Amino acid sequence: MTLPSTQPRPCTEPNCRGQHAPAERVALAMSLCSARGVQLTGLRRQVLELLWESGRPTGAYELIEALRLRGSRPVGPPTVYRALEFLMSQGLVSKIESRNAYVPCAHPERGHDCLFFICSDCGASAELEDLRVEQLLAEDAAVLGYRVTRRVVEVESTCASCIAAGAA
Amino acid sequence: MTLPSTQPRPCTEPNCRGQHAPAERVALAMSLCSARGVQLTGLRRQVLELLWESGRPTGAYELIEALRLRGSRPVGPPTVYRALEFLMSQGLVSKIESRNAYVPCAHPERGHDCLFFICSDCGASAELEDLRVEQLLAEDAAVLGYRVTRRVVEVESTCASCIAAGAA
DNA sequence: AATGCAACGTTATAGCGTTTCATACTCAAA
DNA sequence: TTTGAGTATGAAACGCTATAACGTTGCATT
Repeated sequence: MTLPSTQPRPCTEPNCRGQHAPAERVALAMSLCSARGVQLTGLRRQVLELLWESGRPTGAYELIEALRLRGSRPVGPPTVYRALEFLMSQGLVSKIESRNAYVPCAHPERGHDCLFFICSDCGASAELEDLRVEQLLAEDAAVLGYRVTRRVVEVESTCASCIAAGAA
Repeated sequence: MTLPSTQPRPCTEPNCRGQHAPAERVALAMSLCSARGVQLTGLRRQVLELLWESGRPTGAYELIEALRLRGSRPVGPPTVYRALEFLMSQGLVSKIESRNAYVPCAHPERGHDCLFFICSDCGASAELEDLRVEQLLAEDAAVLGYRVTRRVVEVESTCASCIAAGAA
């Protein structure tokens, strides 16, 4: 069995953040939703913005608080969960299962469940696409007779800067 | 970069269950704990037994209920969570993050975080060891400058018998 | 106006996990 | 054998995460 030769490709390059500010990410999401005939409403847009601005996996109740602080009138848990559900259905957001938290997704036009690397120290997360891993998991599933519907790959790690800080 | 040639190896072969009944699994765990100088107490042993008997990822509160039914005097959440924490620290149990549930681990003597395949229909789970996946994740982490501390790989799937049942 | 539909609001509650503090057991040293 | 340290368990209350159930708003269509 040969592996796909594709190399892993970061969905969010560390240096990519400045070039694609939250506002730009949201603009992309809006055009994408418009093209798909679904509505990125005010609330949904705000939630997505907050996630891009946060820079780390963020919980639903943190989002509720952030919305309140931002001045929009207070919303209950179901409201935020519905917004998150919509955003996930459009590939704009992923849930980090090991943290009960949510991250914005850099490339909603691709259908993948990406790999996530999460720093145990500072909470920063990086999103990566690796077709080789997807391929292997599909193979393993096939051996077991299973058909894959969704992948959860979350690698708890220590990020470079926290390693450096710890070694100091 | 070359991959390890090792093929994936199931930790719990489907047909392996009869040969290694829960009691046998627990006996193995006891000798392992004894060798490590840690105590597999009555409560911890019962929790492990229940997980082996369950055959699918089982929640903490289900375990509390199962313990009650089994006749041992009722325990509170912290008690069960402490037992689970101990069992996880010894590699005897893993948490399925995407389900907030726990499964017994077939090969506690190996240090791995295994891969889990979970059937969305019937809830059955299979545990697999695949060094190739571990290798790729380590590589990807290295590219990002991250150091891996724990892997969460949970593949939501449909199992063979549920595929067959659905096709009928 | 009447209808239908998608999104959102509100209350309550289910489910998962932790904090806190008290109690009991185990085992070794005095 | 007692004392004391370390480890394991018990019990009440609480906090966080998520959903159920039901109602409302707003807008488009007829």
